[in-house]
Amino acid sequence: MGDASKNGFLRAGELARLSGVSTDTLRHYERKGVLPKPGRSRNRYRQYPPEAAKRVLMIQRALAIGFTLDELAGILNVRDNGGSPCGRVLEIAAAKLAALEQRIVETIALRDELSSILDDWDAKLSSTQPGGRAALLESLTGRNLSKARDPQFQKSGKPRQKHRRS
Amino acid sequence: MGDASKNGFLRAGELARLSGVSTDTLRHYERKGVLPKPGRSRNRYRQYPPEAAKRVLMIQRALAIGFTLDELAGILNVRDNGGSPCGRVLEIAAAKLAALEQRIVETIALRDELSSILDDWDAKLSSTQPGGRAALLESLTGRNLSKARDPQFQKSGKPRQKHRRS
DNA sequence: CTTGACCCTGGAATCTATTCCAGACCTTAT
DNA sequence: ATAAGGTCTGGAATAGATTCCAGGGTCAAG
Repeated sequence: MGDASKNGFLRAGELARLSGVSTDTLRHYERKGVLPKPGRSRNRYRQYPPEAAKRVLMIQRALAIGFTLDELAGILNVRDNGGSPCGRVLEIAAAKLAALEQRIVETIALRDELSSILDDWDAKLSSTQPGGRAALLESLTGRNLSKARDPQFQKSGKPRQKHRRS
Repeated sequence: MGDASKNGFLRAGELARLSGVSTDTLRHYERKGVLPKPGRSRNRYRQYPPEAAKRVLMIQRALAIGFTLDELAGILNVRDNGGSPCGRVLEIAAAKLAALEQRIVETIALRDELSSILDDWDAKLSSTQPGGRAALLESLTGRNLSKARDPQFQKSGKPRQKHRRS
């Protein structure tokens, strides 16, 4: 059967397949508060209303844009209670956009950097005895790599290391 | 005093300041095997040779490029023992480059997407009563967002969820 | 001696989305 | 009934680099 409990409701696995995520992920969304807790049938199985599929889809979109499950939870909770967090949504989205822009610039710089490094290396390596050391990594030290660290959003600033209090 | 124990050696804090990382990070690098274990003075304080600064710099560069501490550890260990892992380095670097290229494309697509979404939203919001709901998030559902998920390297493919064995 | 500023250790926490786990129940077809 | 397959739960694991923590030495100046 495809529709679960003969009503128009979906069971976890069905919604999962339908929206391309795992049931674990669905439960996770629920835990995180981005997916409203569905009703339960007598056997305690979740009964998702068909709209849930759209909701999951929206969540995925928002995640792809760069929203965080927690941010989303905050927004959606307000909204599901009749509020209109659109201002907040816009605000966050704008920040995400800015972050993306910056990330693009940094990543491109990194790409160019790495690309040129590889050219160097190819050259060095071909003019080096097989088994010899071309000191590829060393050549990095001299380079003027932009401080762009790549890994996702990294808190900018100098290295902290909080003071001990004891 | 600037030079620690009057010899040309650096203490943890000094190397840290010098290379712009925290002492915790230095210890981490050591644990991970990318920073050779320095000698110790009588008081068991680390004594870093001045070259260590270059090494840390190199590590940072390599990280920025997309190397992983573990990858680096493998490479550097071979190297510090007289080996010449340049082939391997080149191999990894090339892979990183490809990954970067792809990430750039994806991120740009995402940026454009988000940018156009924001245009929509701005319009919608300005034609909505203050305090009213513009249903911004909903509008995501209809969009044809490229499947590009953003978060760093994500294992591609459909949702797994391994079979229970019990 | 006391203070403040470093240093040491090993292990745990952070962040985030997703997955994995074990033990146990429900349902349906054979 | 019995096995297969879906579902339930809460908590732990994953990845990666960095940070935080507590408890405890070391050292120079006041």
